[in-house]
Amino acid sequence: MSRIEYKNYDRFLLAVDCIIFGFDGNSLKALLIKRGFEPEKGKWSLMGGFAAQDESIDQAAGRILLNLTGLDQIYMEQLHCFGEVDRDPGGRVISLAYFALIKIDDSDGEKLEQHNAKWVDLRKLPALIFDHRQMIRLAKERLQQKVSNHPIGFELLPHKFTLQQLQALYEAVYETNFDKRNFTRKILSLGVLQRLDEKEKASSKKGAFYYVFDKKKYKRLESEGIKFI
Amino acid sequence: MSRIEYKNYDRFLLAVDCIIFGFDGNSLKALLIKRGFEPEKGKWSLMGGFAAQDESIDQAAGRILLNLTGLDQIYMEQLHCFGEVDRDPGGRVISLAYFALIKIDDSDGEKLEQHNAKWVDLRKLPALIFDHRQMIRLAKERLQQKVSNHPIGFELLPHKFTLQQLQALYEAVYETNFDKRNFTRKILSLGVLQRLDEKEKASSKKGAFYYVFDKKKYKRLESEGIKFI
DNA sequence: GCAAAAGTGTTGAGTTTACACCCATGT
DNA sequence: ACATGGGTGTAAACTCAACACTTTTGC
Repeated sequence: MSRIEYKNYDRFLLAVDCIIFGFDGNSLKALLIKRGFEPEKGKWSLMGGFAAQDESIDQAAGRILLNLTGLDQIYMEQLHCFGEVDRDPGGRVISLAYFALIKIDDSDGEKLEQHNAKWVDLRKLPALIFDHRQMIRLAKERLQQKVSNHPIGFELLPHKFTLQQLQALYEAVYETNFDKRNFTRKILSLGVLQRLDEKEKASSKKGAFYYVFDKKKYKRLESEGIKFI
Repeated sequence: MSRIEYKNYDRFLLAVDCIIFGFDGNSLKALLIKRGFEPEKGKWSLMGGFAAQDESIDQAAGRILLNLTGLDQIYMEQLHCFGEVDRDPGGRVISLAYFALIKIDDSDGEKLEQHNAKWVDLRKLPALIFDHRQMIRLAKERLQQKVSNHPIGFELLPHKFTLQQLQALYEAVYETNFDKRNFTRKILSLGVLQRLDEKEKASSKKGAFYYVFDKKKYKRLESEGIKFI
């Protein structure tokens, strides 16, 4: 049981890169940074960092996300491990990609500025270093899958939201349009939304009801992975 | 662009563990080995090995699978990276789990014996080292997902097979039973099966037609991830 | 009073499920 | 001739997609 059993094998640098999604009411965005060190300093990149011996990889991912956004305990999921030999010109680095869903308004603006971070429309990505574009593409596919049978879309919306905002989110994720009546009926039939008495009046004269999200019913559905859309 | 940029970060041993699924006509099986080295020597384990600097992680996974089964170019997919600090008492080892689907009869019996490998019914798993049981559970969930919208179930069957064998496979994967008529109709309606003139006569007097698998149509469906079951 | 977004039902098409009997053949 | 697994059709329930008008209210 000693720690010398495996001494003759190669060791690797282990990076964690975070695909951080947000939704601004219109389009789906990813949080990108201007890379602050070589190689590829100054280029657009995902937020990342290296894992350390004394933390689990999930902890490393959480640390890196906290570092950039100031946010803790947010939805985060391992996406894929990227391990091509030459993926990083700076060395043999294995990258673990994680994707996270955050509410744009919750993030810490100062921290974002410190890292030169910017929310970028997923349909208008700039050139990115290494295989980061591929990571984002894969994350987006995973998000689509996930959203279709888990209620994680709610992670991207403010606490209270209108049906129109929710629909806009789903439309952004799938890059398509839904029929308002069908969408409303389907979502409400799941019974995970709770209507408030309050209305959002900014975007219409009549005003649209706010909804929140019934955590108990949500949890029940989440386990069996109900079909959402 | 030099290779010294990252020198101050921790380095990790990177294991690759393979969840190898097979189907014997009745039940879904995983290929396990009796571990040949410390720690936990002699215990049941997944087949694994360490990644090397000069290979990609996918290559490492392929190498390890080839090593055990003698098989090349088989269906294999990265599952998840396991990175808890204390997952391996022999050291800080990050494990990349891959899952593979093979036809049991294709594998090299001698090689399997050399590794003390055994096909084990998924419903009757022995105690396994480390987090390997969790890996298998996750792989099984992924297999269910995958099989539902990709025609990968065929990877587990012999080249030609009867509808009954195919149904038995799906039933094993989902641990449920399907109605024969509904199953047949649905599968045939996809148009990826081609009926041969030949019949399998071993298990019935009338004989059941063999089918093979139309690769062209399969490829077309695979891309969009058609709904199978 | 009118512009602008909110809210709300129905119908037809297609899909899914449940269900049972005859067929071909080796013995 | 009979036992065994192979092969096939139909009807009811349900789900999904398409479609348009009335309501509210700030200006």
